[in-house]
Amino acid sequence: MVKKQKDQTTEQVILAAAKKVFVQKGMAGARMQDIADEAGINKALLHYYFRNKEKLFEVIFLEAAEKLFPKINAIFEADRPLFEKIENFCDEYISIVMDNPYLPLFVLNEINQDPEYFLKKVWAGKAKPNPVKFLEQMEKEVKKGTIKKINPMHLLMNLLSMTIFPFIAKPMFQKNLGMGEAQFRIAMEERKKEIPRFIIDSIKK
Amino acid sequence: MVKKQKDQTTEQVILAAAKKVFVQKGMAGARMQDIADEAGINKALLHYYFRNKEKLFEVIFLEAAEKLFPKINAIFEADRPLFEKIENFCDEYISIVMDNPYLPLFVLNEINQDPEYFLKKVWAGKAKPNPVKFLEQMEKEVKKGTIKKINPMHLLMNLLSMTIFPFIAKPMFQKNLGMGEAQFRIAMEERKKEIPRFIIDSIKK
DNA sequence: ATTTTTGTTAACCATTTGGTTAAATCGTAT
DNA sequence: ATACGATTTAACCAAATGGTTAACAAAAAT
Repeated sequence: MVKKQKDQTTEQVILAAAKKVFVQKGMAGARMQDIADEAGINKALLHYYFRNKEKLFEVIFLEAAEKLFPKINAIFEADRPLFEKIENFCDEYISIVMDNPYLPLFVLNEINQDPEYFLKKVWAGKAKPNPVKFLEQMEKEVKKGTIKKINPMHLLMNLLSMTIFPFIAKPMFQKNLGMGEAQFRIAMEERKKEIPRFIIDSIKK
Repeated sequence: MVKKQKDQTTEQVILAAAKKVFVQKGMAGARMQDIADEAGINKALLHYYFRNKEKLFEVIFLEAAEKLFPKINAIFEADRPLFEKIENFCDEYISIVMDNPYLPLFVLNEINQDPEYFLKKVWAGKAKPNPVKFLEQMEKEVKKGTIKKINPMHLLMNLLSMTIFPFIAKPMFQKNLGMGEAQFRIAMEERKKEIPRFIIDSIKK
């Protein structure tokens, strides 16, 4: 049960409980009763603060999405040398996700189950990622001759894959490689440097 | 609705329908009625063939897992040069997953929601992946001086990430990069060669 | 042909689940 | 104190959902 800290408002307690339950069980698997129990409150109180399950879910989901996507967008927008961008991205993104290791799977799973909802709710007015700048920067570097010829789309996929996937497959990696929580954290910490090195080694001439 | 082809047994029709519904909605979100409708049969008939939802799910889930994991295991076991292993893995694995693009997310998601179930059911008697051989092979190559010094665990994570993640983030990539179904297939087809090249460029001396 | 087994269905049942209501409690301004 | 709005709860409700039953149809065995 989520302990109600002093100065924590009931709404915050509910949100914390809802996040925990939704992220673990997903929209469909989550029970309003579970969330109420987790928050240590009556089920009716949930509906007092958030009209219904859908509304509550939306708050949690959007918060999660807002935590994950803007940072990805930033690697397109930033006005920095390519290699530096890559290094910054890995460092910052892994830091973010390490504090919320289950968010990526949660978000991607819900997107998968209803892509339209996501498209409408998350990328409605917000800045839909625009890869053009990143693409151009790649082209420029290729022409300058600083990096090998590579399809920017694949490079982007590689970068995102190596950064995010280990968190999505976390339980699998842990079970299979016999990693505990601490070892996993260490490994992810290492990847902040490992991934950029791996990428740069691959594309630099 | 799943059309009942001539010579398709009812059980197969049910399994096809169940797979479709389970993979799209997950265990919790799937409704027995949906599966029945999809299969074009009565709901009671589901329980005639498969005692209950859990049993039916187990069949689908295990089938999915069996399709995804043995191939991963093979890259550890195979007795081939490292670079060749990597090339083979990407080629074969992407081929498998292209025929079932939604399986990885489905399986990883369910594992995440109940890792113990997975551990017990899938890796019960079956060959639990054993990374030792792969690790040794890496060490050998490093000592031979054919590749750079790299932590095998990270290399493994990189390989699996780049191969699998694009399918997990498929809707996201499609929406964001404006890819249709065909373009996505083309991109994945490219990755069969792109990923090995990317990796080998990175680690070869 | 008829009995028996297998496959299939409509109707039904019990439980779960999201959501509502009306009463009670708490905090606070008067 | 007391009135009043905000907060919280117990009890309740209707719909959805997994599962069962008993009857019926089709196929196979006798």
